[in-house]
Amino acid sequence: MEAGFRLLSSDPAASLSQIAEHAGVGRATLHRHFTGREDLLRELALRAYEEMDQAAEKAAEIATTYSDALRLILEALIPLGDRHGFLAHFGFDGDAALANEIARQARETQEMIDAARTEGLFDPAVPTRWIERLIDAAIMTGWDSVRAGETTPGQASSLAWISLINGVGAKS
Amino acid sequence: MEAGFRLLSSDPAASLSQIAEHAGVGRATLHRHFTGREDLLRELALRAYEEMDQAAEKAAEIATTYSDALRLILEALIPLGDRHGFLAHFGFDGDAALANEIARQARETQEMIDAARTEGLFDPAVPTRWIERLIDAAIMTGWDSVRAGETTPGQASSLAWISLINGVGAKS
DNA sequence: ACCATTTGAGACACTATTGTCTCATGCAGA
DNA sequence: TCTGCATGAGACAATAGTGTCTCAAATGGT
Repeated sequence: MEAGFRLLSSDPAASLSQIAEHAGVGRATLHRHFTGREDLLRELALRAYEEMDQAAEKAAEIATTYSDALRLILEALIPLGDRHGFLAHFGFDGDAALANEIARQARETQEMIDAARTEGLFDPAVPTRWIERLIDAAIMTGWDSVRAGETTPGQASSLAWISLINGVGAKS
Repeated sequence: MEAGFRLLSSDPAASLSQIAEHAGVGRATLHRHFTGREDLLRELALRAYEEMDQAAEKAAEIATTYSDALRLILEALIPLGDRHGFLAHFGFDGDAALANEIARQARETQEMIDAARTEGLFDPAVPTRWIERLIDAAIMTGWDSVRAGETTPGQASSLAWISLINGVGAKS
């Protein structure tokens, strides 16, 4: 039922009626499960972050190094764009549990980056926070590229990782 | 008056009342200058793109190479984030003139990228469209970073350019 | 000082969305 | 079959945003 992820990802201004219709249920039923629009958004975001967390964890399992884990996580998250794209269009600042989850994942990402740093993956001169932002940007760029039909998820993952680590400059 | 750029950049859902108040004019006056909300958004977007175009053109004037021009343009656009950030939150698909302007600038960017390519700036294996997306992503990442107070516009520009060309990987 | 134009403020109707409620229908298990 | 429960459909009121209008005040030029 929460596959109404996709509607909000393609049209962030979709009304509850549209969401209900798209989900194949009555609008009243939506209100039976969620207090209101805000609650629905919060719940969807929470589930999206859980899914991302699980996908990341699963991807990291088969990694041999932290650097490899980061690459695999990037690869795992890019295919989720058509379902999680709506996260980019809303500000979820009201909820504590959600803010908590976001902060937790940000912390995990930071730790992963710092761990990969000890493996010599990153330029020591670049701040961790900037790398974190770049990873997010790389994921969203991959999402957009795939959604626009310019690349397959596999191509986008590859381009995103190479761009992140080596940049798009010519090899010296 | 159109300095209400900033309100929509910080709160994309701002109502016309809020915009009018923030601009120090009455709501009725807003309707005297713009047919409606849609018209206002379109006009603001058009002006924003014009400003970006002018800033880019001015930056390119003092460049000696196309590669240098790209770097200077990136540097010139990042400080505009607090005024043009709203562009990321709306879909301007209804208007022909605006779509035209956007397409024109995209074409200019592509030509600039291809020109810089002949100077050996970019890895030939990376598609121009991907580079274009990365530049946009770099600008927005810079915007966010500056807005969050993590970097100055100058630092963000520098980080964005280095990340774009060389990536954030350790120098071999 | 006079006039024309623009403005701010408020009233008003209209719309879309939301949230609540009721009721008949359908389905699953006893 | 009978019962309990969730659902779909629709009615309803409340709200927020929007677009239009009017009128008094102010501004600027003559």
